Amino acid sequence: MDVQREVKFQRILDAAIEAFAESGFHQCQVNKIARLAGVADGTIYLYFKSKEDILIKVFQDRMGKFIAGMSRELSRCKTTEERLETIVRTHFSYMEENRTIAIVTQLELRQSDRRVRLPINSTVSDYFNLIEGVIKQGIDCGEVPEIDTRIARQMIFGSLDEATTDWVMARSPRTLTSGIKPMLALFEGALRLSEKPKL
Amino acid sequence: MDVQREVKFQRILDAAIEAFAESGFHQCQVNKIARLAGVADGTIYLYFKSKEDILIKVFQDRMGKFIAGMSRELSRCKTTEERLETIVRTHFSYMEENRTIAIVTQLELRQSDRRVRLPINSTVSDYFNLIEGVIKQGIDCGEVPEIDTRIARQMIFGSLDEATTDWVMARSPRTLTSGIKPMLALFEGALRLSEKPKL
Amino acid sequence: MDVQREVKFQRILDAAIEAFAESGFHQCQVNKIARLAGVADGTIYLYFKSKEDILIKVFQDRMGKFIAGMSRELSRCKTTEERLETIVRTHFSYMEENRTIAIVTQLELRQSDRRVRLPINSTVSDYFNLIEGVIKQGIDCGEVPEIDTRIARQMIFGSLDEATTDWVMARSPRTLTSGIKPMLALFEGALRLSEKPKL
Amino acid sequence: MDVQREVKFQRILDAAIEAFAESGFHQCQVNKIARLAGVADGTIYLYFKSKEDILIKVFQDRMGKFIAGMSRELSRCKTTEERLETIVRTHFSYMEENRTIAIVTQLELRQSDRRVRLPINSTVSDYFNLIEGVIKQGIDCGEVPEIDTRIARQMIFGSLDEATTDWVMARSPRTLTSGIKPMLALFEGALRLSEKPKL
DNA sequence: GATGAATGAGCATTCATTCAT
DNA sequence: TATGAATGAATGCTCATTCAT
Repeated sequence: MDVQREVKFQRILDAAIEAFAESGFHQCQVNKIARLAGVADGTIYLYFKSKEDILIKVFQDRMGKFIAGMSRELSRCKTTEERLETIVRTHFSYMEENRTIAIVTQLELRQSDRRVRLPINSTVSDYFNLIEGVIKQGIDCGEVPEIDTRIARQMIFGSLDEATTDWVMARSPRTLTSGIKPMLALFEGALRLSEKPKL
Repeated sequence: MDVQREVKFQRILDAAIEAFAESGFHQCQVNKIARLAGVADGTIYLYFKSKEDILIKVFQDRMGKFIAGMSRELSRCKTTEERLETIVRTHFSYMEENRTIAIVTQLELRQSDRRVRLPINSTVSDYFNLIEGVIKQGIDCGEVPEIDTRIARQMIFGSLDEATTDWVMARSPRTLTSGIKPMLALFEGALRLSEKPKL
Repeated sequence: MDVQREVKFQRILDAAIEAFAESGFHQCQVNKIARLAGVADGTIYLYFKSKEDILIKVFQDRMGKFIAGMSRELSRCKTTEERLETIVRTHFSYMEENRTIAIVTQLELRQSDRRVRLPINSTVSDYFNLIEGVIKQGIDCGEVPEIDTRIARQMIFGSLDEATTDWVMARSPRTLTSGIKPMLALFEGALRLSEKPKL
Repeated sequence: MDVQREVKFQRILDAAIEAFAESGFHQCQVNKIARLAGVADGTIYLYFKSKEDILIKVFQDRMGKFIAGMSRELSRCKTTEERLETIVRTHFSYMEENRTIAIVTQLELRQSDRRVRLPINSTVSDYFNLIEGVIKQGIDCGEVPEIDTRIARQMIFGSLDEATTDWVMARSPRTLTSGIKPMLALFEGALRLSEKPKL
């Protein structure tokens, strides 16, 4: 039954996130993931090609859902301001609510190994496109001046990513979500959203 | 003689940067670094505690010099605008001129291993302090409104970092330095530098 | 129904011969045999105790039939010369006509594993007895001088076996059957068949 | 020092022969060979590419020496009869005196794996050439009739090989060397050595 | 009987590090 | 100091076999 398969797949994914977050990708043994998932070592390989493949699928599955969710929320927004707020809020909230995923995303996934990096990039690109889409839309509406969307996206994603990494690494007392408003203010300034629209 | 020692230390560092950039930190064998540096395997361990220690020292040495250089340049600046421009220009120029170091910095150093991350953080902190210092100075002078310096720093560093990673990974036809001006414009907007100073 | 069982048993045996000949015993996975035989992995174990057991049964079944056939032919022969000719011809012809079986027999079966070697030996012994019987008969009839039948058998079997292995490994352009007459001539000389019987 | 290296190489070879003879190639763990040789596991790999490579080198080294020795002895012989006697005697004596090598040669080396078979074949070919050379010489001298040297070689080698395997497997009470004379008699008959030379 | 998903034992090999020279 | 041969810990993955259905 396909539902059974999906359930077990998710169980292994959950176990892997927990294991990676705790021990780090390289330190973590496949055997540990299996134990956490309550399956035999060999069973892992009925669902994943390799240990690297688990990491890749963790990202594709969780980030895929995250991006889909954000995309849905964005479609309900009217203005660029609302859209930016959605991006920052969704990003920070998701990470804060899913600390283990955040750890994997911000630390474990920054693997130099090409076999991991390449498959992950295509998922990351989806997020990039989402952000760049919001900027383009802003430019088209006249809410945002004609700027380089790629560089604007690098600023937005880079800022969110750096703030998240900071939070993950610092176990900062400050919450991540407390940064939503100030970060948003910076973005609005950068994109000149607060300035009077040109008549 | 201490000069002799420093020369060999730097030779190993150079070899390591080349080796890490080419093969990746995990793939690269200590033996390869030794060969490139023209020393025996064992000699490495007269200069470094471990393979991880090489990575750490690579960062501390090169980033240390980079930060010192930037610090010197910043001390010559008069305005926040000049200082921001110095940060962006120095960051992008340095990375563009030192691609192998950029590869190590942006990809190989993003190791999850705590033994690597922690010692590196203190060097990174120096950079963070530099950036936050510029922001604080701007606030003190009234050039920049009262904002959260930590979040502003996350935005500035995150943006520069992300742009650099993009450039390293994409082997983008666009040069990194071509992004200096547009990125600076975003920062000035974010920090409301272009707005009239409140009287 | 027992016929059904026998049919499936033979189907697995055929699949195994093909699989072993193609991939080699150790390389070949049970799962491949199952696929070739059109049954599930588990079904194999309703017919065979283990992978080794398949190899053993392949040999016992095919060699058993081969030996039975040769035995039948030998019973029709009148002279030692005819009997020797029957042995050489039957051996070479059978192998040439059943190349995959020859591959399994000459290469895959030469496994060092005791669990395989011992059960196979009893089947091989039947062949040895057949050959030694022919020699004894020759001695009894006075066609062959009083020689050590064991050593004579070693010579005859060893020669046929080596020629077959040569042919299997070399994919020699020369056919195996082209060696019947010259090999027979050697055997007749060795057993002094061509010499005048002692009065 | 190169002598040191050769000594350790031979020590590992000796350990491997003992280990293979005792447990069989597949059963035997590299770790066991290392223990017997008194070196660390990793040291094995400074001398051999892989476990298979050990097996190959065992054969090439020991058989190489065996063939060289036989070649030397053969060069001292005057007649084909002497040469045949040398082959049979040397083959049987060597195997009887080196039972563990015989076990490895007759049982463990009959690996179906191509990676093992191919490199071994070239050494075996040397032996084949030696035997075929003796036959050719016999034909040239008129001592042996014009026969197919390849098939004659198959008979000689096959017979010796089979007798050796029999002895190795049977732990026969009969010694291998007791077969020298009867086997030689068969060869002489096969090659018509005992018959009057054609005038 | 037949299935095939699940099991889990088993091991060659690498490579950072050491230390006798 | 420098060397580089030797060390030995450490583990992902395969695949023959089982057993619930």
